[in-house]
Amino acid sequence: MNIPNYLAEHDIKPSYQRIRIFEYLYQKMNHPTVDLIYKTLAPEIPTLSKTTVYNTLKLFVEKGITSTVTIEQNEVRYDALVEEHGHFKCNICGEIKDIPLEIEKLKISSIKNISVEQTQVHLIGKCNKCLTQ
Amino acid sequence: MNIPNYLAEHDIKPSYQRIRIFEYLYQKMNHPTVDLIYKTLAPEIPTLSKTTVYNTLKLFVEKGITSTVTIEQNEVRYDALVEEHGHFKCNICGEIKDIPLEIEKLKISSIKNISVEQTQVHLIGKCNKCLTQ
DNA sequence: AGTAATTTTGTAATCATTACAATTATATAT
DNA sequence: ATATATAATTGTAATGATTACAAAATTACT
Repeated sequence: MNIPNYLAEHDIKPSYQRIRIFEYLYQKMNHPTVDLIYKTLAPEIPTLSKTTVYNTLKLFVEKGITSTVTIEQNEVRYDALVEEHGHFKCNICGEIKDIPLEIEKLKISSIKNISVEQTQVHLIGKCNKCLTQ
Repeated sequence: MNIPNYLAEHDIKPSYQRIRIFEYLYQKMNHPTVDLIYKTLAPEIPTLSKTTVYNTLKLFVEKGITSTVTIEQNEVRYDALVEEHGHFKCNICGEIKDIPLEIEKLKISSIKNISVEQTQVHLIGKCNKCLTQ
């Protein structure tokens, strides 16, 4: 994946900060909060401002190359995977994993005549690692 | 439903404020925010404090008679329906409806050996009313 | 190079929520 | 019934995430 090209294809000028922030999202795939992105990149980009992280993620979401995950209140997380999928959060280690969703299984037959534009599925529990130790 | 008894059965002393707050949740079933509960009840209970609304809802959740719904960041909503179910939010009128969930259909086969304790399903789109006008 | 447009930055403002201590109300024991 | 202990409610201040905004820096265009 050529990140500058990918940004440009989505109508986003590939500034240095934008490239680094998207690179972080895409390589780690760890559903970070704004604060984690900022704390990780700030030592490498000394001038980085948290406002830039907010601005950039907002732009990424508008342009459709990033999605948000809000499982717990008070912490919005970001995901470079934008195809529809679900999330599993381990409430011991805190890790969030992407899970495939068979959306058609979710089709709710009991509400008629609604148009569903977005589907959020969040499972919360204990992951294999935390269960076995 | 006798609310004082219901609270007492769940180990909650039925104070006046608690009764009124649960009554609001249970009768309206409108998935209110703390602010909406406060603004609605404050004129009728002049001494009511927003902290009491927060404290009370926190207690209700701990005791298992209320659940939280976090669809959008920055607004936690509360629901007197605690059996597992999903939510549909209309992004035009903002209304949130409970929807039945066939949870077993959601069983994710691709992640093995996890223990799922909670399932959140949120659909977002346009409701019938907003679609037809 | 010179000007305009865009991006980044830092600070201040906002808003939901929590912490905390004082007051009020309720329950218990005498 | 009164005193005392316990619990609930309240108001204010603190916290923390996010947004608003204007200045500075960078980039694009002529």
